[in-house]
Amino acid sequence: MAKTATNRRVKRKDRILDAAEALFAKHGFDGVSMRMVADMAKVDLALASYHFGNKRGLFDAVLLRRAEVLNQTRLEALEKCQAEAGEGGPAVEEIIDAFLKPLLAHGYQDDEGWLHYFELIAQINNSPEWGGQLMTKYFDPLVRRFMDALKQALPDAEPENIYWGYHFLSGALTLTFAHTGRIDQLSDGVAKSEDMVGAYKRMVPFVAAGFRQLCVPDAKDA
Amino acid sequence: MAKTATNRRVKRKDRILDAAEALFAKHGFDGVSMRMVADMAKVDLALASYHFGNKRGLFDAVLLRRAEVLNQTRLEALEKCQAEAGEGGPAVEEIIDAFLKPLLAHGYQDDEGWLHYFELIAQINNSPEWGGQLMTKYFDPLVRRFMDALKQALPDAEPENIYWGYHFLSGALTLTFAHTGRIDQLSDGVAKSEDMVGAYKRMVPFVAAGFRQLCVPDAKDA
DNA sequence: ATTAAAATTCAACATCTGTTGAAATGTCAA
DNA sequence: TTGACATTTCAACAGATGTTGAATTTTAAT
Repeated sequence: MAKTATNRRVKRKDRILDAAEALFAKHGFDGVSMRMVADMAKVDLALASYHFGNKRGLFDAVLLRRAEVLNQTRLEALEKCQAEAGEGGPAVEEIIDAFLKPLLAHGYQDDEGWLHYFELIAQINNSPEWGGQLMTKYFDPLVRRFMDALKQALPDAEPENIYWGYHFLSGALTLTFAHTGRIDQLSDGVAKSEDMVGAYKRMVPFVAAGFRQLCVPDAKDA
Repeated sequence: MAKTATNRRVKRKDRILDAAEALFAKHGFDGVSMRMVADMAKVDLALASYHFGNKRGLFDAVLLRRAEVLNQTRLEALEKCQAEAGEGGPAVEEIIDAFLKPLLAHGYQDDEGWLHYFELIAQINNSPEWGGQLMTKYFDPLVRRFMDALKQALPDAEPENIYWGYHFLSGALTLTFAHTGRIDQLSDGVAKSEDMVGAYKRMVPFVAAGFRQLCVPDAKDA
């Protein structure tokens, strides 16, 4: 019965993580109190501090839990498209696709937790307080591999252009997953922020065309 | 001496706005206390509540102050490039440029307040809590004019593609102004987040090429 | 100088904050 | 059952929170 016991133990810990994930996503780190988390998780107030040390420890645990999964899935997608490509490596579109597709698989419709997680990442990515440090910590090792692939696919581009291109991609991507509902209002319902498939299908050609344009010599000096 | 008196009165009110702007930009609404604002503005705690009603009123006042200026400058830039263009209206690049250039004029180097303001907008734009409501309230009337211009410049594009294109632009733009320092770390200093001119010069062709690609029939169904 | 209004200060409030020891309960092997 | 260890609960703490009513000062016109 060790298994059941372990399960029950982990259940509470994960309920805390799920609640914290949802609340941090909506209100940010400072907009959430330990009592809010405990209430939503239906758990005693002191339990979160016991399991994660303190509020910041809980925050980091929320971030780390899915970052490991996402990085692994993205790495597999990149290696797969590199294996399928010929000697010169995959094209820009294929690299972008390998970067974006895993998000779709995780976040689409069925898994509320992943949607909350992406909302949280969107906020962190755009926070002067957390953005630089945390995004670097959790995602840069993987992102650097994508940068290398892009440099190979665009050998004429200056590296600085590649970095800015990724920066634009990162901003477009995280805002899309922030689910603020703004595009719904701006477009009077023509475009829907829940339509992740539609966003994905447009983001790949949009970003790939942008990257290619950045390789045109002196495009930025026009 | 009415002028000096008025000046001194407004001085304190504006010191509060400046302090709140800087603090909200770094820590978000919930990460800032009225006492932090009062201390930074070197003003009594109760004064901010007196002038702005409550914390939320202060927040709104910070947002409104520069939104009015920015919307006006952007509108002038759009109308100018429309006046200079021929019968068919300005090209995509010119419209994007009219949207981005005012940010450069305001935020570049000299004015700390504008830089704080853009950091704040970046956070709000990506917040599920505030993003949809506040961005719509303060910027959509103007943005709709840019959407109309883009529809005219890209008559073959489905409107939904235009809206998604703007969404990607908005994400890329706000992350660039968030100044998280991440691009510095990712690129090992090759790209610098303070280099707003460099970001601007690359964002225009990047985004314009993306918009054009979204007009290619079935580009999104590739 | 008088006066009324605006601006500013002061002190206090009820409530919420994160954290932590001590006690209680549950788990599981010996 | 015993004993150890992990988990959970309970109660309380010291400090921070937004807001407000009353008192004080400043302003600007009479």
